Amino acid sequence: MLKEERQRTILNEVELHNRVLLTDIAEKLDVSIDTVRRDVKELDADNKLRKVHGGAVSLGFATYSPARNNVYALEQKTAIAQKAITLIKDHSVILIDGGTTCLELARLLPAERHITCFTLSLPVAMELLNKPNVEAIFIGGALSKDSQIAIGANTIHNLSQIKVDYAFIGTGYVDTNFGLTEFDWDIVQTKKAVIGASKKAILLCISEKLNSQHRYKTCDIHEIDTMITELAPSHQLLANFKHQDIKLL
Amino acid sequence: MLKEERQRTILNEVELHNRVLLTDIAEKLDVSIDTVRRDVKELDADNKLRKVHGGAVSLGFATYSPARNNVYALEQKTAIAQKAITLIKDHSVILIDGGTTCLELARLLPAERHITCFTLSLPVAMELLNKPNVEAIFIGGALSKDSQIAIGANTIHNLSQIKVDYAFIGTGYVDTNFGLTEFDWDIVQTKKAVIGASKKAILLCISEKLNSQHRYKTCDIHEIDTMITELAPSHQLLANFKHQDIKLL
DNA sequence: CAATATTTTGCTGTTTTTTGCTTTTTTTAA
DNA sequence: TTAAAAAAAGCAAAAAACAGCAAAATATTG
Repeated sequence: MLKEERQRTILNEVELHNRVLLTDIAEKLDVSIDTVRRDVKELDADNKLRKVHGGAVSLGFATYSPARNNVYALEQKTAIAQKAITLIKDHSVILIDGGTTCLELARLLPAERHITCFTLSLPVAMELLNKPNVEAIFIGGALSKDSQIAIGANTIHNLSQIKVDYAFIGTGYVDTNFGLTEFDWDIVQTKKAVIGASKKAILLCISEKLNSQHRYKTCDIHEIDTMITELAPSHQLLANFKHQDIKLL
Repeated sequence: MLKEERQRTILNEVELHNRVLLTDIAEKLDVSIDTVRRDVKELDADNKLRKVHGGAVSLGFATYSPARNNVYALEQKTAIAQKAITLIKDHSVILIDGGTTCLELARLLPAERHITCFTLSLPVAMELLNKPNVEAIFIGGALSKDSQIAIGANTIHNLSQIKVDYAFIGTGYVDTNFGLTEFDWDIVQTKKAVIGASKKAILLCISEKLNSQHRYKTCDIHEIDTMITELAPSHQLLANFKHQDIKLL
């Protein structure tokens, strides 16, 4: 049997069933497992499939890469995510909220970090699937079309059942006097539940949002343990927040 | 024997069987293997076939690339999804499983259809967000990295709380005797719960998977209400299933 | 037609590729 | 943590490819 034939068969099997075991293939094709392993390694190098321990999975299943061309203020959000990552210790249990800043955090999470991570954001969840050492759990519920997160009574109930070490949250608006506010009532209810489900809430927020407010209130500023912006904690713009009972990073 | 005649024979053999061994050709034409090798080398240079170690393969065979939209057997899956859509009525409550065929169903769901749709697949959920008239609800739980769906005890418990009109499910393997089987134990448990959470289970399955099996069993074939393949219900390959207590579409 | 040039073919020895096996290291699961 | 499974590394035998050569077949030319 030609090598090409074998590799074609393997590819076919992988596409068909999404995943295969090397041992199954070896038996089916009547070749040694080493040969199959080498074939799969080649196919992986050619990006025809993805090799995993003990077998192979199809690309459609293993990869998800949304084009993130038009993320507003990506540079700042990346900087914030980098700072946030320093707070995440191995074996901690965290919760990541929705929004582009939190998504950036999920994306930049080091592959070697071992954590348990809850989320109610679909894009964040997709991103977490790429992290080999993250145990990802989705908080189920009705899905909000524009914010791409789970909301509603069921979500809030599910959140009431857990208590994580840290919750990384975003906000639409933040102000020293008015606290965290949002445009949307449902989102506020959900964020309240997120804060309630965590020992400490860490706010990720680009400086442009500082000193702004909207109609529905999520929480007071002192309910936030740490606020992370792209600015140095000593920066002028953060002066107002210095006097609050809140850490800056 | 003329060189041209030989090369014509080689080409024929390759077209017919997609592959050919140099030794076989040499014996068949009663010439030395070097001659065959030189012939094949020439044909390769003329782009009539592709020379590989030990033989040759046809061009169509060699240029196979799964990168064509990354979905295996997309055409068949689209056909299946189209049929499945005819079963979905306005104001019904449905559940969509994971897998590429189910994802295709979600993708092709008409924008004007008003339904409530549960799912435990992240890609399906993402797709449903684009449907203005679909109320999407994600069944939460631990996320499986390979299959991109929620699995585990929490997921199964959440599923036990609902009863939808139709569940559209996929399967790794299906056989008239062994029923629906899977590669993965956790997936089987989840699929069982999905079937339990629906009044009727509708199986979406490309014909290539018919009469195949693996080690863990999801359910018997008669627990499926309707099976949809890309073939006409009268097709030869479905003869076995005709005698089962199952509708074909 | 004959002499010569060119192409084709098979053979030889050498190099490269492929494959299965063994041992060691790494990963995974209990 | 330990035990089992899988991956990696190295090795050797077998198969295939390659390069060069010479004989045979074919074509060319005067």
